[in-house]
Amino acid sequence: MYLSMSQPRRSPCPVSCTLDLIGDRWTLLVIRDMMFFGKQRFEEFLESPEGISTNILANRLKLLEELGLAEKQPYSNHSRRMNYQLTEKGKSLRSVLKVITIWGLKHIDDTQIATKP
Amino acid sequence: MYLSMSQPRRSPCPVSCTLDLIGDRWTLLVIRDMMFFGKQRFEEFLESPEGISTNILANRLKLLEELGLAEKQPYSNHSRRMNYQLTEKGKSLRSVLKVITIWGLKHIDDTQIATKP
DNA sequence: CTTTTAACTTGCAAATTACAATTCAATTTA
DNA sequence: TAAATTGAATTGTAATTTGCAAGTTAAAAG
Repeated sequence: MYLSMSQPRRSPCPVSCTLDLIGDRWTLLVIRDMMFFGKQRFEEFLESPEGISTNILANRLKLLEELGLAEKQPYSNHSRRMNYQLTEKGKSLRSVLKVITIWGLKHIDDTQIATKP
Repeated sequence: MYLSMSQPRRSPCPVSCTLDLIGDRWTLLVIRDMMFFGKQRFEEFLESPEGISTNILANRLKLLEELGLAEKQPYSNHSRRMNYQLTEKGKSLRSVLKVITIWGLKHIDDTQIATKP
């Protein structure tokens, strides 16, 4: 996948470099779920209405870790259950998500911010 | 391609809907070239350092038209030469590009805004 | 009238995605 | 404590998308 640090960047442009990290259909949705809905577990991300599949979710969570945007910790000792949380760097994407949200609400019909279930 | 109005949206979320339109590696770069570098012609977009290929560029320009974000006009009468320009809706993405630029400059090493050649 | 240019289009291999099924250890239930 | 369930994946595979090279077509230039 291109969303990786091992790939050479396409150019030094901050836009293209940012798109190399989060320019796809799913990554920002996982970050949205963590940032706005407080989701932390694999199963919680799967519940989002967009219907991400398990292999894509596992891949994106791993990439977010590699990029230093999120980190996972075991829920408890010796547990296979994991908690995923945004790092400070991940949280810094709030401004990006906010602008995208505002743009979508204004320019795409019938969009709305989900209410927590 | 998912970046199309004919596909059903994944959810009413403004983030997911916006990503359905511009959530890929190339679309925002074409918009960047029009918005910040005043590029208008097919050949000009090809010159950008990221190296978009002709089929992807043709596809993205068509999609931008279909989405009402850009429009093309013949350079002169009966000319095959085309000028692509952002619509008002396309120009409204300036805020999104700006935030992404700022985020990239701050959080990704050795990024810089290109100087016009 | 021949060559060059601009904007595509086509073909095809490689990479990525979507979807379903399976795994496997830990936890919960009976 | 044996059986069932849960959480977090992994695997398989078909469909879609990408990347690259080559070809096309009409207008413009020489």
